[in-house]
Amino acid sequence: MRYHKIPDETVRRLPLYLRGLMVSAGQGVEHISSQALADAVGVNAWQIRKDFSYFGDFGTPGVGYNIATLAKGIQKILRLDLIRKAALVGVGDLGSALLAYPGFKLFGLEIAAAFDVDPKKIGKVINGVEIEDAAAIDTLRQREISLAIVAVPRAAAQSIVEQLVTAGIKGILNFAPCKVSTPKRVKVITLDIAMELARLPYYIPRAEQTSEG
Amino acid sequence: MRYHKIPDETVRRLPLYLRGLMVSAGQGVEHISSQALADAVGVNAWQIRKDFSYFGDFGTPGVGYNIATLAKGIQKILRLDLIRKAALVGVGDLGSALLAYPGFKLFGLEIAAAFDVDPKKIGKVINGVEIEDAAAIDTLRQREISLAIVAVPRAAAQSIVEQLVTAGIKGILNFAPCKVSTPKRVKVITLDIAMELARLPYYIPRAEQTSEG
DNA sequence: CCATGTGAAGGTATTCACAGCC
DNA sequence: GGCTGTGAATACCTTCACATGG
Repeated sequence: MRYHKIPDETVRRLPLYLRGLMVSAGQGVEHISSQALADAVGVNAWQIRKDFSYFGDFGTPGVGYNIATLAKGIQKILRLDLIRKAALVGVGDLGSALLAYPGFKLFGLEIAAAFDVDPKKIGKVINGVEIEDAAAIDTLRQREISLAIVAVPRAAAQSIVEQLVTAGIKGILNFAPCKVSTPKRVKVITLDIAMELARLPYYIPRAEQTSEG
Repeated sequence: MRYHKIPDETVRRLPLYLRGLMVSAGQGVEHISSQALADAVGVNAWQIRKDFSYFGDFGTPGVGYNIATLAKGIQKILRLDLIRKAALVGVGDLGSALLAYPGFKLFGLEIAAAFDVDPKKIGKVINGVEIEDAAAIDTLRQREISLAIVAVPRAAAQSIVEQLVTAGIKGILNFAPCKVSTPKRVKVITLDIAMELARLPYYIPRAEQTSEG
C-alpha cells in the first residue's frame, strides 16, 4: 500500500511515534514491536502498523521495527531532515519559555531567531539567541528560515502573521488565541492553551465534582 | 435532536466557539449568525449549527444566536460554571509563563495553587500565587481543586500525576512530553508543544522549501 | 511461531440540501 | 428573505481478521 493519500490523523501521530522511538533508542534497544511502541506512546498496535503501512515496509515480520531506521524514515517523511530552524515572534513570558524549551532538540528543531517590538527587549540575548526588532522579520527570507512560532497578544497576531508570510514563512505555530488568515500555501497550526484546559471540566462527571471555585 | 451522544470533536470545538462569542460580545454585538461566527473562528457554518443542535435549540431562525445566552449555555455544557480553579505543578520556564498567562480568565478559569520541588522556588509568590512544596499536593482535596496542569520534566511526570490522582484531581493538562497513565476516571489531555511544531514541515511542499538548517 | 502489512468491515464525523420558522 | 435545525449522503478514520513473510 505504498502509494496512497496519507490521513491527516496519521501525520498528527507521526511525531508521537518519533518521540517514542527516540526515547526507546536512548535506552539502548535496537528493535521494537508495534505492540511495545503502542504501550510506550498510548496508541493501538494495529493503528501503528496501519499508519506505517502508508509509507512503505518499515518492519520485519517476526522481529519488529529497527528503531534507528524507522526514526530516520519518519524524520524524512516529516521533512525534519531538511527543515531545522524556526523563528520566534513575541518574547513575552510564553515566548521566553519557548526560547528556553529543550524539547525541540529531540526533533532536530531549534529556534534560530527571535523578534519583539519592545525596545527594552531588543538586543537582549536569551539562550544564545539575540532578540531583534520585529521590523527585521523580512530578513527571514535571506536567512532561509521557513517556520515561525507566534507568541504575541491576540491584537497583534494577524499583522505579525502577514509580515511572516511576506518574509517567505511557510508554516506557523500560533499561540495567539485567535484565528489567523493566511494564503492556502501557508500552513497554520493554532495552539490555544486556555482552550485545552477549558474542555477538561466537560469530562468530569457531575457526581465527582470536588471544586466549585 | 436534543438527546444524543456528543461527538468528541464537537466537545473539542466548544471552547473555540465560546472564545469567539466572548470576543464578539466585547465588541457590543448582541446576536450572531452561524455564518458570522464561522468567519470569526474558522469553522464551517453548518458544522457550527450541527454542533449546537446536539445540545438543544440555541438559535432563532432569521435572527441568529443570542451571544450572551449561547455563551452561558456553552459554559454550562463544559461545566465552566462549576469548575474554576486549577493547580499548577512545576514552576520552571513554562510553568511561570502559565502562571502569568492572562488567557484562562476568558473561560472563568484561574491557577489557584502552584507547586515545585525546588527549595529555592518554594515560598516565592508569582502573580499572587505562592509556590508550595510538591509534598503538599495532597492538600488539594480539601481545597476543592479538581483540575491540574503538569509542567514538569518527563522523568517526573508519571510520579507527579499519581500524586495528583491521589489528591483527588479529576482532569489533567499535561505538558510533559510523554504518555502518563491514570485510572480511567481521570481525564488527561497531553499537549506536546515540540510535537506540534514537528508536524509543520510535513505540509511545506518540497519545491517551496527555503530552509535546510 | 511471531509480528508485520492490508483488504474489508464497522464506526464516527463532516457535508449537503432543504424543511421549518421568524 | 434570511437563518436555524436536521435527516440523509458522503467522506474519513479505526478496527478487525487473516494472509504473508522471517
